[in-house]
Amino acid sequence: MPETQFTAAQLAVPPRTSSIRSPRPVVRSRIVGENHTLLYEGGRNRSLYRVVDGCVVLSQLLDDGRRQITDVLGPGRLFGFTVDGRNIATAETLSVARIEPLGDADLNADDPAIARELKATLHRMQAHATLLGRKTASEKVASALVELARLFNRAARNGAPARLSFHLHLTRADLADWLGLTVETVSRCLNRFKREGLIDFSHPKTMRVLDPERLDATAGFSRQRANDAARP
Amino acid sequence: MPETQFTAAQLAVPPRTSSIRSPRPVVRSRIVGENHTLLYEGGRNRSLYRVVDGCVVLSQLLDDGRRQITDVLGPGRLFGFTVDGRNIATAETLSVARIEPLGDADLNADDPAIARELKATLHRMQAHATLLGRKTASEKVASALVELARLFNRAARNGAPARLSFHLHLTRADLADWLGLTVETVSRCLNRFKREGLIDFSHPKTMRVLDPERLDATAGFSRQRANDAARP
DNA sequence: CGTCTACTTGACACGCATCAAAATTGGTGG
DNA sequence: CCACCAATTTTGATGCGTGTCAAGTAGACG
Repeated sequence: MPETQFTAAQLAVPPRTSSIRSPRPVVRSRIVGENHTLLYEGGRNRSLYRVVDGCVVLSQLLDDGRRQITDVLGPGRLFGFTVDGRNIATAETLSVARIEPLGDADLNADDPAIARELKATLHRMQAHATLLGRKTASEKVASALVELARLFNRAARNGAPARLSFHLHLTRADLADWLGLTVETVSRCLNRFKREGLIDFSHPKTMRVLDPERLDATAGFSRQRANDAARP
Repeated sequence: MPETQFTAAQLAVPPRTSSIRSPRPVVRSRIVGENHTLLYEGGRNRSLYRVVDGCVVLSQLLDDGRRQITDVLGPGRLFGFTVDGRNIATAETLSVARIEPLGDADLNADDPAIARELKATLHRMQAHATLLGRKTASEKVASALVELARLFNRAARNGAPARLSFHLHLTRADLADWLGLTVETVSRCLNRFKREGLIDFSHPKTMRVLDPERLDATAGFSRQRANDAARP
């Protein structure tokens, strides 16, 4: 996995003093890296971040290189939570991303906004566990598309009802590592969906949902939604 | 103290047959149910609980009955977190369990202990996502045994280094739903481990670890541990 | 225009699911 | 204590979905 390493200077953690609640003196949001910039590894980092723009993924590795992407974060989401002062996972950006440091992760423990974010994350993780453990390859890929369309749908700004076109920040390999599949299976599913008229893409990263209802159905979302709270 | 709102209607929908107790005007800690007592369903409940004794599992259902157990909770763990006032998952006890209501889930949002618990839960969920997405059946079952041995190891009380014998609160079906496998595969793995001298059991629920190191190795824990923080 | 990486597509293999049935365990009542 | 029935667990035979291996195509970038 080709990932540009952060230099020591780049990895330097932001000032410990800043807190989420107190207004920060300077705008610290910054543009990070090109594709696949490693932000920190498990256990190495102590700051909380917010994704301002772009896409960040959290992952874990097994001995032999097997990788699991445990979460995909779009604009607004927080990451960098620690347990016993150590980071839970490895974080890296996909494509160009802007992230905003929020200060020491441990100091914010009692912020209600943090608790809310944690619970929302937990919620997503549970839905994803169900996907990983109990869904077929087609359902997994369809679910991922629905999820990513919601995260990265452009045209959410202007009044127009948003043609469901979005930038797939993830590569096929990333998708595979997120969904517990292989690159080939992901590719086959996407192309089958394309043949069947569910989605379309000319460029492999520019997705467009043609038939949202059938895609939702393929994802097997109906009951899970009732089971869940409203998906945020 | 919020009284737990069990109605016959709510309790009448368990995913599997279970004898259900009528609710008692709750005080503090109490003994709940026999096997498989449904505590609440997704979206129905608003209280936080702590597991005092026994075992509680959280799960989600798909349309067609496929079930995923998203977390297995032993003594000390909290559950009942809400997102937008709705519960994240369905909770049920396995075997006899004592749980302790802690009050309205929303009111505790800024308690640092709650944040810590949430982060620990998140941590476990991420490790489990890696298991679900990237481990083989043998690795999954071995991991489960290691995890459950840690949770339910008896003899933790007396000074003795504890023969690794513990009560498997989960049925084979529960294990399967936790690990994303089928009953048959779980059973085959357990019996293979038994033949190979990794574990032993005469009664299907009474497990004993004979060779902790090899079991750990089979679970594929080495690197993941480096990746993780110390496992709590 | 050549090279590199990501993606696609095909042929094949294998791990785990599925189906079926026997063995064991648990619970209940005599 | 034993007889009986339901549920759980085990075991075997077979098949399918997805992984693996391999080759080919398309963009990106010099």
